[in-house]
Amino acid sequence: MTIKDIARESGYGVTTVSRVLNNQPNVSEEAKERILAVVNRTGFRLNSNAKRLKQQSNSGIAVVVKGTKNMLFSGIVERTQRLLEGTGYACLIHYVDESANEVSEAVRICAELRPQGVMFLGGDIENFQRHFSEVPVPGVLMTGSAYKLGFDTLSSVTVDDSFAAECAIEHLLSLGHRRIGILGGYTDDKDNPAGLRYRGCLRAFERHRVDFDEKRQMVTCRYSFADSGKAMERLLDNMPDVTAVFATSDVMAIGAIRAIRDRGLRVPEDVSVVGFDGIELGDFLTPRLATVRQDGEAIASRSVKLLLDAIRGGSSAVHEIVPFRFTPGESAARLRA
Amino acid sequence: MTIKDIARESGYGVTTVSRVLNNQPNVSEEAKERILAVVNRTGFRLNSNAKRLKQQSNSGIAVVVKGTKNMLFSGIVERTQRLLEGTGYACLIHYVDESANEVSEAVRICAELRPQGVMFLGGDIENFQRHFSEVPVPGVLMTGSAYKLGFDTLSSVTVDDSFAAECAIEHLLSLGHRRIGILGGYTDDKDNPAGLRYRGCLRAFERHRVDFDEKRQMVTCRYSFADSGKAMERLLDNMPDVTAVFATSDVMAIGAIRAIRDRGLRVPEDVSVVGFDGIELGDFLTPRLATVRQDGEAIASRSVKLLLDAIRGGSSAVHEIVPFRFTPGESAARLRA
DNA sequence: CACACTTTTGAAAACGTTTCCATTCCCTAT
DNA sequence: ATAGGGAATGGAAACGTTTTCAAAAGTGTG
Repeated sequence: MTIKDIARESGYGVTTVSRVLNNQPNVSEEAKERILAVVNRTGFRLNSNAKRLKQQSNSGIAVVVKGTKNMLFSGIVERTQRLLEGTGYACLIHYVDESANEVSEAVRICAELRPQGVMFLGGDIENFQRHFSEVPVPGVLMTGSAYKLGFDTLSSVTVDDSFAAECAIEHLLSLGHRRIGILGGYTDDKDNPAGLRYRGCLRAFERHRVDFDEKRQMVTCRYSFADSGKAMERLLDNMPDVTAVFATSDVMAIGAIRAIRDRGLRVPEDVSVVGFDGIELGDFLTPRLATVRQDGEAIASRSVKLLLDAIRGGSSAVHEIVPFRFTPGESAARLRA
Repeated sequence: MTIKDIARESGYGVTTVSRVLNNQPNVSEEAKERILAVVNRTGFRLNSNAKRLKQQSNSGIAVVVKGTKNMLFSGIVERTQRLLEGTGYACLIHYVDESANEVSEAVRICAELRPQGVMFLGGDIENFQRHFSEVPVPGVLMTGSAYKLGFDTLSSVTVDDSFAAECAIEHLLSLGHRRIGILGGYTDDKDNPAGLRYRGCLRAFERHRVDFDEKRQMVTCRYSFADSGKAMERLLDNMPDVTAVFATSDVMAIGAIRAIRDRGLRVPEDVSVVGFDGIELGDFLTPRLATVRQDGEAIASRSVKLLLDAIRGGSSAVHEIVPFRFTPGESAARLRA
């Protein structure tokens, strides 16, 4: 069942059928009607491979996601997919390993699928530095700034990670905490969210003239319950007098709370915990998680908008900051004398 | 940059180049070497659209997932993707709305993408009954049994939902609970996991001659923290003397625990809670969640195996049961006098 | 050296679209 | 009446592969 069959059945030529099926102008009402009748009757659908071959592109947008377990990301992926549904672009989701180089993967995906654009969820600035120039289509980095990279086809949408982290620390300081531990991502590259958040923390400490010993008070870990639990144990070993912890993601915060309790300490009575991300789950935990809420919906919708603009208009890269909101929660309480 | 360019550059014909690129026999070592040299130098990749057009198929497997927030599913999706990586089949992930008809979606996807097979995650038996005959390729239903449907191209892999639920209830009964509430999915179709689990519960009650009033003790809800919280509130209204709750998924259990605590009750001292699924998160909560642990990894690997067998061998449908393991946890405790 | 057989090779025909271009038709303004 | 112009239509050439088929080049064997 091909377009030729439809042409024959309807008494028109393939060109006209193609036009009808693609909503192109210069087709009479009658032709449209008769052709659509046949199409509906037979349930015919264009062969997308032939279509793409001819059009030299997969009219889709690749979404490269680092890790499947990130609950903030699941929401963003879902929202992105929903937003793309109306546009005629297909949403091609690719999960890559957390340790993988997502940009190289994107290069591979582009070579294979020829999407119109690429969205990155959870990217590492350094990988972009090295490989993004090989990505032949516009891209958007979500939850991370590509401002300093200066590629004119790579936009980005993110919260102000540094300031958001600063607010989280400010909150703990305002509650009287002075011995604060940090559970963070790898900060080798200072312009990654992890690095930015860490710098925000340092700024808050400096402003309030609170001593902070990186070696003792900062532990890095991966984005996982188990790994952050282990990291928290190290942190407790390093500073047994810790009274508050800032975990740079909610998932880490949850792992940390588990580890704190396994030491026989209470949250928040003995140790306060603040997370980052604002996943829905946080409000269902006991204690409810104090966290920095990112608006995943806004991140998704702005990113999609930026990418579509870039695809259609060929406009240059835009770097957007979306608002965050610090949400106090039961997990962070005033320091007790 | 096409295969013709490679042919010209290497001094061979397109046929030979095609053979080399597809690892086909009857190519001299020299040809292979010289052609690969050019390919590597230029970074050439076959145009997959042309390839698929010619081969009349997208050598990929569509994975249709109901809902993005299901943490058990995320693990299965990840595992499935990983397993597919080695096989040469692409993993085409499609999230559909929880209220959508996933089988109709699959029909649409097949028409458009022509995958070699379809995997369903979180399917509804009734949807299959009505539309699966239109799916032109083999399928596997994951976490649900298609045994009774009798399609010979639809396999399935699942735990024994009914028995697993029975075990969960048995556990609560053995702890002395008699006034047990159930938080479940919609059970209109009795052969869906939700229905099967419910029937398992009823069997346990009957065996132990424990009264059970469906109207009062059973509340249905969607797979979400918030909705299950609301459902739990209704359940508490219906039976203020409830001492234990079986939530037919961990996510529901988490929502339920929140609602119970918001009433000023404690878990497990006042109300015990048992979940279902065994998501990693459960062990990081306080109290640790008692749950029925499904082996997502096994479900993924068996499903992939079955589907690939069906694609390659054209073998008939297989319905597999994978083991589950009831995991006692702090959230379910002995009834206190 | 001729013969059959196997391996290696390439020309050309698909695959199902889109799109360029040419054609036909009908209307309007001269 | 006739030229000019727009709208509707279709023929045929792409798009970049795979695959069929036939030919050429080796490789033993009698």
